[in-house]
Amino acid sequence: MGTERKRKVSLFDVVADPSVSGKISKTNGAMATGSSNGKNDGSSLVNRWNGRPYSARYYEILEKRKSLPVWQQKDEFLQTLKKNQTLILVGETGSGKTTQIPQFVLEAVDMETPDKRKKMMIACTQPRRVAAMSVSRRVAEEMDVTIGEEVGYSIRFEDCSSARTVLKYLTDGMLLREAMTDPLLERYKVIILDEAHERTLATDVLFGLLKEVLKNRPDLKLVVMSATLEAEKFQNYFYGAPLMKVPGRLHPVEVFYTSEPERDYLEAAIRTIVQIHMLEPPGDILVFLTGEEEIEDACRKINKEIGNMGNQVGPVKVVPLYSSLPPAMQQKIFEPAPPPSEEGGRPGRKIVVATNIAETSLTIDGIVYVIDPGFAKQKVYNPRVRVESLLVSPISKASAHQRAGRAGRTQPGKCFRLYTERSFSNDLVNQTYPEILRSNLANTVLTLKKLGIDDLVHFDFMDPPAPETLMRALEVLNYLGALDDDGNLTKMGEIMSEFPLDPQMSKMLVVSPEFNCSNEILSVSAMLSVPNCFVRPREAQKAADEAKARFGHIDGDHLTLLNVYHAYKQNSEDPTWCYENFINQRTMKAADNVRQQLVRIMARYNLKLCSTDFNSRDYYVNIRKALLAGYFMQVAHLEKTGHYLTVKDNQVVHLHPSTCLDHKPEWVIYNEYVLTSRNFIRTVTDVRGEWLVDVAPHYYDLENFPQCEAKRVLERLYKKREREKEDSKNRR
DNA sequence: GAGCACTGC
Repeated sequence: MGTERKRKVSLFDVVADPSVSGKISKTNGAMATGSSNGKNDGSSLVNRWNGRPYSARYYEILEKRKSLPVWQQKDEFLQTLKKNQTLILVGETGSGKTTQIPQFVLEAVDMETPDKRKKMMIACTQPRRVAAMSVSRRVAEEMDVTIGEEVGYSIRFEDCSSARTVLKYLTDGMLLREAMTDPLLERYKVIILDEAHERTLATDVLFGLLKEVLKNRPDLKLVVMSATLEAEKFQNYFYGAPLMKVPGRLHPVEVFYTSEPERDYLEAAIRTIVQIHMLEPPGDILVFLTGEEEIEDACRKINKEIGNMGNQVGPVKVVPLYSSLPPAMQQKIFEPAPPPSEEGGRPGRKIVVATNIAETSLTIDGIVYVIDPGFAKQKVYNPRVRVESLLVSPISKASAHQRAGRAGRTQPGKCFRLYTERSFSNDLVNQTYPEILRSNLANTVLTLKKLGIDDLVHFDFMDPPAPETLMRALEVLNYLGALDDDGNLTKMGEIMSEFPLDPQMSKMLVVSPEFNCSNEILSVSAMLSVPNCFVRPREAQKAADEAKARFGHIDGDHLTLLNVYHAYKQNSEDPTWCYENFINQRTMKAADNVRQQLVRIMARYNLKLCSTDFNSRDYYVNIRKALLAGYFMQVAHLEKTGHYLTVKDNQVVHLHPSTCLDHKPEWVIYNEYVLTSRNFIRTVTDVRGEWLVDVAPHYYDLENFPQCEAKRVLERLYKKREREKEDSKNRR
């Protein structure tokens, strides 16, 4: 029996709630009158941002704000900021740093800049769009101003800010985009990088970039905000910048480990759920698993097991949670636990079975028990074969800590780790490897080049990527013509960097007018940029497969996606049509959105929008050639043995079972390489060998080609080409 | 004959 074997070991580090709030209310009283900033704390009746009198709600919220832990250190923070260019602030969940610190900064900047004509904006970055949006809304409310006016946000597809905006929340990726046109970020006086511990690719690039910018702009200030782990690392990186710690506000969480390793974490998780449900007091359960299929499977098993127990236990509501779930289904996590099945019966319980999405992106109040098997799907990159793939791997200590914290948001909780304490300390790494060390950097390198960073080897990364990864990225960009042989950005590279896409796709778009099919390539690119549009419900798999087959194009999956997009538009984007054809309408809307953005970028660079006549034999041929113009490095050749080998890398790959191809073409281009039960290539289209040597002769240069079957075929193709040239010469 | 961890431009 699991729980009996589990051993209680330690208390989660917590701040006892009552003592903190007690201290805070006292300090605040003194601050409001005693501090030099006191007059800004609400004693004035007029809102200086819009000249209107404060609403009653403003004062109401102000009282609550003042009880947040950060308010206790407001003066300390402002003084440290005044004396330093860079400041690190660490604070756990519940400290109020994300909403309050930017307001403190704004107040300080406003006082130091009496000349109101001078622009002084503050940026606060977030790794996720929803956070940027919801936090800015909250702060606008706290400041008693209209969202989009003095306080705004900026995310892809939506800029909710104006000329009046002084405080802007934006995604880290968005700030990076802004830097491409405004390299010194001159519109900002203070930049706050929030959730820096998450180490997203964009945040890591911003780190290095801002370090440079700060040298050139002594008037600019930087605040790095992070959860506690690794704070010293940040401090060292930013030349020993002062570090401030703010307590969080979480209830204590008791952590339990198993006494022996678990062989099957899914089985162990279900066993633990059943035990909690039988033995523990009321409170909802959150279980972390790795993916959609596993979660759906687990939900069925949990319902079955608990169903079998009949009336001896209370009713349960089992709720799956993962990102591809429609928003309406995701909302179910906020529904209350079911009532007892009969009056006076045992209380009900909600059981949320979630991916990592519940670790950072979504918080569910009312969770008292967390079950952590210790695994997550994580991206890994192998530069040798240029393959990014998802692997189920052990989480980090920081992740385990974050997961446990999910149990203590509303009351004291318990976290059951389905691994041993020894395994926790010996096997788990402290911190998840930053994304920059796990990614293909072709796009990042292109961005850095556009930002004017020429010497990548000496660029000050907090964690420098492997030289091989950088070399690979440079090589790819050189083949695409984005960088010249000296590594300098070309005109082509400059245009490519404007597209929010991978370099291969950008290249394909930029040259698509030359193949007279930019309209179609835009549609294909949009479809490739969104999640899979085909819906395949468990109860209607056959019907869904038949529906998909109706969109199938004999030459491959890229053209099938084009068929879907055209059919969607021809049917006026009708939701019923989508439903009947097993097409995800949300995905199609997203694709349309992406397409519009891409069209705007094409227009900005005078790239012609054009199509080959649909009745022409060349309609699809031109599209396939254009695909090749971007993806010539992702080609596989069918060997005599009957399996595919990727060109140059010579990896054995298989057509993904989802392909619409009913035959095996000699040459195929693929969009993605997925590593699961086998090496698959997914989204595959038939291309002709002759096109390879026409479209990408520099890559299919035989001088620089490993000995293989594909090379011998190419040799014959080159010879054939030469003979044809001779013949036509002789005829003339 | 398999499957989209999670973000972001």
